[in-house]
Amino acid sequence: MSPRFKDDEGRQIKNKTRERLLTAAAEIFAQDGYEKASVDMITTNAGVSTGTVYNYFASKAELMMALLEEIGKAHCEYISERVSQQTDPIARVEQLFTAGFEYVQDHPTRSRVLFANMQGPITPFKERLSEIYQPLVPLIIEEIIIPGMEQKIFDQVPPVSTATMILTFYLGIGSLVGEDGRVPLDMNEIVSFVLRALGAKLRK
Amino acid sequence: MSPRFKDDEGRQIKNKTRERLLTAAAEIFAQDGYEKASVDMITTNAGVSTGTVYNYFASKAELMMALLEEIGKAHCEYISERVSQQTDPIARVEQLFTAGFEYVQDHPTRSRVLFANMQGPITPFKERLSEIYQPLVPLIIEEIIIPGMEQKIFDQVPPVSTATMILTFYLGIGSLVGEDGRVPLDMNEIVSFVLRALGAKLRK
Amino acid sequence: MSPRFKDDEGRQIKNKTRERLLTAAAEIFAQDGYEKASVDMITTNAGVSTGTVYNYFASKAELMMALLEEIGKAHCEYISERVSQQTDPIARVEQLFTAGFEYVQDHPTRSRVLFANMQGPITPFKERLSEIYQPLVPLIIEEIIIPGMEQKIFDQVPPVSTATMILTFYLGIGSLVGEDGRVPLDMNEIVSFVLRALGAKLRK
Amino acid sequence: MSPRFKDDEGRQIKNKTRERLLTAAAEIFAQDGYEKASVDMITTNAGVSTGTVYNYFASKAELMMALLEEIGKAHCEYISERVSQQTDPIARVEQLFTAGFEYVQDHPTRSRVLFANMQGPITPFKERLSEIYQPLVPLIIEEIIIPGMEQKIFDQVPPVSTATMILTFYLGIGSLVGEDGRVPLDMNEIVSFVLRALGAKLRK
DNA sequence: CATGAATGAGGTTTCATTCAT
DNA sequence: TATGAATGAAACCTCATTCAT
Repeated sequence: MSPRFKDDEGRQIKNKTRERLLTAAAEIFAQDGYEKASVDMITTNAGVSTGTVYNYFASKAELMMALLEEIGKAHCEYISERVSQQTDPIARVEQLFTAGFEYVQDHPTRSRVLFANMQGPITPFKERLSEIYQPLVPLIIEEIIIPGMEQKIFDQVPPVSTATMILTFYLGIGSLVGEDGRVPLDMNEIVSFVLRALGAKLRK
Repeated sequence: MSPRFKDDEGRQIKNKTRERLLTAAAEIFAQDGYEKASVDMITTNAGVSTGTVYNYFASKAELMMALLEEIGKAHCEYISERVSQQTDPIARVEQLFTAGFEYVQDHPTRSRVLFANMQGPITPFKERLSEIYQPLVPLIIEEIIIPGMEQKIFDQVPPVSTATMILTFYLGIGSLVGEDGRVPLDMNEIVSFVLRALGAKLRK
Repeated sequence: MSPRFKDDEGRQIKNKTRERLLTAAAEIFAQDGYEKASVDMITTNAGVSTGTVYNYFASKAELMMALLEEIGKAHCEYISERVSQQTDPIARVEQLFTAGFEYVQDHPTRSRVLFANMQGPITPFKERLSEIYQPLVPLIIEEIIIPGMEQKIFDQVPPVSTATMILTFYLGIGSLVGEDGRVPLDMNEIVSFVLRALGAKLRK
Repeated sequence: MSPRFKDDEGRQIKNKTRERLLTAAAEIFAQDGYEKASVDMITTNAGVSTGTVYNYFASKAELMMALLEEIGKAHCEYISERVSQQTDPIARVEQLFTAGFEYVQDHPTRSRVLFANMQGPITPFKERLSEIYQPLVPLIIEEIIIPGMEQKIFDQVPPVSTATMILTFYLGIGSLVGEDGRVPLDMNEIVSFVLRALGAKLRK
């Protein structure tokens, strides 16, 4: 929760204040939403004074934007990495979901901010998140759908729209997480649902 | 609050103001979201003066609540009706999606309000919508999943969680609709995706 | 509390609505004060509709003015009458207070309106009440102080200022009455205090 | 809220804004009463902008409360001090009134706020003032009535209720002060009235 | 006379942002 | 960089008053 990048000697690499602001902002935005959250609540939560935030971010909106960027990218990277570690398309589908929700459970606060703004009413946030999550579509296509179809594990499905639907499904499930980061559905059933939708021939 | 007189064709001729307020509110909320939308924007849009809204709704929040209630219930009823008109489980799945998105295309503004608040940051709205859409879960279970499994059309799947996932998927897709009410995915592919997820043996 | 003047055959003499408005207004003004009380609260309390009040009173302020006039005059008349029934100056002092507070106990609501506005922040009300209560000063002078001094029952005191002080004291005590109309002081002690202030030679 | 730095002469040099707000508020409240006075009138009068008042007081009501507290306490302290400087019970009665009204004449604006709210329609203000003035009752009892009775200067009177009546009389007189701070009664006559009410054996 | 929906000015309060220290 | 008092526009909501029915 506090700065996690350290240099060789263990010193925290600068911008401690910026990190604290982002963390504090995540908490407040998660609790109250963008509009209801006030800059003062965030600065108080971060233990700095009102004006400080403007030394790091041009405005409240830019603060949120930076936060979404940070969270979204970390989320995507985490997923990509874990998916790519697998070679089997089916195992990759499993990783897509387990890794995704592991991240959510490890960062419940930040995830709430993410999912609330993904479909929320503020267009710039929505659009930015859309852009950030866009790389997952080719990932799903190239590392899951295409290999799966080539290996005859999956049915022949339209790759782009299927990938989009899987991502949509994934994000839809994400919106169901509670304040504790828990998903109210069994992970096996979620994965099975998607695998069936891909026409997977299960060998188990 | 006041008696509703009906004219010859049974249309309501009183409470015109209330209806205009709801319609105007839908437009403004769709455009700007709940927080950014101001009561004055709504009343101006409705062609009435500031105070009028408070003759019909206790507060801005209650106005939104009434709007969500109206839209959500109409949406659910429309879907239920259309699904129940079919007898074949597969046809019912088709209806679930085509009816759902027909409604969205016919009422793009109201639908945007719906989907933006379904996962948005304002808990009371979210919770109310959750309640309103809850009846769709038993509908999917009893009219689609159970009959489909009994008729050996679908695989054996866990009914409750599968229904929840279908609904989640459905609402996730709903969030993708643009301002024009268009869904950026082919309806056939959406239906196929879900049917596969149900393990449907297609006879075509 | 309802119209108390009846004609020979017992029919209520007109202006029933006006009376109900005044009574309702007294209750609301007593509870909430002039500014916080709303015209709608009063009309609802009176069982009439919003606009009706303007058929009887030019404005909210005029309604209050009429109410203060009615109450103030009734109060003064009641006191004058009872004081004049006595002949002994000491008995008259007793009557001044007992009659005064009898009235208060019989009309606690109206009295609260009276006393709250007597020293309140709204100048027109204050001034009108001042005028209404002014006749009590000559009453006290001519029926109590002068005869008492002539009969050597009281000391020689400056009549006008003493009368003013007695009235001031009386009204000050009035402000102490609670919602139930009760005065938190013993009536005998109040009267004794004033009689001593007049230098009364008690013969009892 | 923030530390109060004092300059060489001990005057507070911080919190100038808070003081200006209180002074401005006193003027506006004195003129228009609590309800009719607007926060904007007060801030304009204080030469600050609208929002500033909320940096110092939680609400308009709290601003008034703070003002009443400040004035009431100063008033009571001023009186107590002056009364205690005397030793003779009769001189103390004189001081009670002369000191009291000296304060009123020196702070006519603030006093008007005080007296208008002491019997006004707003219960929290009334109750707070009641509490603030309560210490004067034991003062009157212990420093005036009891010693006076012990020294046979006064008649035997019930101490508590007599003190209450003197205070009531005092505050009633206070309500008579005009905008200029003048009392429309001769101070000697007021004091004589009260001394007689105490059965004082005047030695003059 | 009675009704009550509509009006719209005006009130209190919030809060993102600035800037002198 | 950090501070936090000050700013002032804008928000929601109230309510005395009007007027067509």
